[in-house]
Amino acid sequence: MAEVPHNDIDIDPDFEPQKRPRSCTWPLPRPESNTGKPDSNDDIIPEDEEDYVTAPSISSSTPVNNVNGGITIPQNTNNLSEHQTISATKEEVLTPTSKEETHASQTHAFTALNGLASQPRKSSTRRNAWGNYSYADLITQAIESSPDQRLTLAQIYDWMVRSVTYFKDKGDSNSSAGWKNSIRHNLSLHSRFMRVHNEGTGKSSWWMVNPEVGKSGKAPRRRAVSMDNSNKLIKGARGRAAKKASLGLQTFQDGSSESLSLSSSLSKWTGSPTSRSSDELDTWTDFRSRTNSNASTVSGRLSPILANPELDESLDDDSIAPLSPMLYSSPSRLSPSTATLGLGDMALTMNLNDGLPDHLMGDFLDNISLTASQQPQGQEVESITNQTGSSVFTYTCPGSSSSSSLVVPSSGSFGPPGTIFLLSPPPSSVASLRQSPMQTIQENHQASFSCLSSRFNNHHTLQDLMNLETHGSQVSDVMLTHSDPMMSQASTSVTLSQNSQRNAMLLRKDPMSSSIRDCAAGPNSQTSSVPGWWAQAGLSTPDNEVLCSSNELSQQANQLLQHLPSPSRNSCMQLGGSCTNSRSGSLLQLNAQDHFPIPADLDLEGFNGILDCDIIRNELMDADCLGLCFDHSPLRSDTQITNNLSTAGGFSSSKQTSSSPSWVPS
DNA sequence: AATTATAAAGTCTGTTATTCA
DNA sequence: ACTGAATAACAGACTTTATAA
Repeated sequence: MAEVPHNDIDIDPDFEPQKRPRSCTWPLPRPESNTGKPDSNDDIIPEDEEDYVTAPSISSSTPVNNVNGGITIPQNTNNLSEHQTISATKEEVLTPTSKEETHASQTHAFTALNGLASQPRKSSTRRNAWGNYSYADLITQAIESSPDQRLTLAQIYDWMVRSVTYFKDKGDSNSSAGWKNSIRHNLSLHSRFMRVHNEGTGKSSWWMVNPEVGKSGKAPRRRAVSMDNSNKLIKGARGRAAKKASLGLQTFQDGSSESLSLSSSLSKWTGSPTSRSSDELDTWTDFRSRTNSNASTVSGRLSPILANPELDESLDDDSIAPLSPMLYSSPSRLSPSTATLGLGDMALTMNLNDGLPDHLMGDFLDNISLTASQQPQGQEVESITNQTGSSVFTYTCPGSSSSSSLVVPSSGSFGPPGTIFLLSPPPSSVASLRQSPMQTIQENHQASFSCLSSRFNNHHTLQDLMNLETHGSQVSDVMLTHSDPMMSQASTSVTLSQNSQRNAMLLRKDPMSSSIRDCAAGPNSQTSSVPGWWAQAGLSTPDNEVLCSSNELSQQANQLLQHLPSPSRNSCMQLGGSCTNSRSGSLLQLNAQDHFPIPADLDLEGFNGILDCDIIRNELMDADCLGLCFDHSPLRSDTQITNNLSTAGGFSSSKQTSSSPSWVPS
């Protein structure tokens, strides 16, 4: 994320105080300070109360983000609109009209907006050089204004520079060191912020706002929190030396107990993090592992969207600045525009990621019409909307009577913003298109391949299956899900554990058809006595490689579907939607048990059992699509899966160092 | 001259501690 | 006592650059 070039001394035209007036709470700069912090001049409160947070990406001059494909992003579909249901004063925050008004509205809006634990700003004067926000507040706002409720450190920097007037001219390296340091410091210090491991190569972690911490009061500082519970072990060992001394212990924990604790803890996290107790949160946030730090990391998660280098580059690209409103907007709020944004984000993401063929996404978007901006919660997604109040949209495919619903969950309720569920499939179609921006690659593979491998014991290789592809009109549904960034692993393991079934995953889109098709099918061969099929499709990967494999697997599954007798196929098209009952479990499942009576004439032998993992592995490798490590055991216990997720991963990235996959591609 | 591998330097990121208001 | 800003020190991860083979 490139910083805004700065060609001048870090002089804030608005504010160059020397000493903090009695009524002013912004800190005095240290005498030796030359890092862009408020410079000393005099004790004058700035007369010019230019808005502190200007959020250029939010300004009315923001271009319309007509992403494409007939999806018109309403102007100012951004932070303004996304928060409008919460507080109209958000706008006031952005465009204060007076000092008093500004501070009042700022305080109110921001507190209301983010549920900040910050105490109301009672002073009418600036608390800091940039306004009444603390660093933590600004960070929170930055994060919450992002579509996915997460930002990298660099993006937070960028947001500061772009959105906070005070920092506008302090983006250069000379003047930014100080406040950037403070940003980092605040991120680390406050338990409000969670660091989510970004497995993108060379990418820094995502920073998210812990929805729970500080919700009902002042957000505790991390240190205070870390002093109890499990961190007692290092309580008395502060400082560098102590830190080093604890390395051994930490290493041990990382290598063993953490996996176990993750496993056990994940089992506790079948629900939304927002519903967790503080103890659980502590437990959860104890899965931290950046360079011996255990302060804030929720490791093992990846956001495929922004972790994608191409997208990151695009984000860094100034030329794409007009898109910033979208990039920083939050579709989490329940507004039509945000839903549209979410879709747009998805489209953008997918396009940028090449995660979805252009024609596919184009068709998809071209054929989407939001016929209901915010319907009552749809029946088909009752399990979701009952808990989340998600927005439901309907999309219709021209030339087809079919329609599906887009479900845009609200933030913090069911999946992070950007989550879109496409449900209510037409009778003749079912599928899922899964967007899980925060799911790790290995998670995807874990969830997909292991499941797939356990589903099918057909004796076809992938190539065989692909060769069987037919070109007739196909129908598929797309389910857009979005795994909780925090809980993608959890959701995976939980899903697996809670449904001792195995998933079939597939994804397919017939380029010749505007409809999306796919249906994954597989016998419920494990435990359920009720014959059932359920499909879980994935389109969530940021990597071409992964998508490649996903497509192949999709095709494979699609071909498997073709093997079904027509009645079965049709039944398969009538999957009912169900969903794991939590934000964390945002991995949506289409459980078709009740809808898929397996016909007696269906020969399950070809599918019953386990698809030799070697087949998939070999085929995938032959396709040169993946750079993965495969766990050798196609079927693992949930504990194993969890452990693998937390350590080596059944399909771990090449970067994984722990554990020892039995097979690693050269 | 081009390629590759390696090391060093620099940068970024993240944590912790301290001081001050 | 607590919060928050400011600052520094430190360390790991990563990137860039220089050098050698």
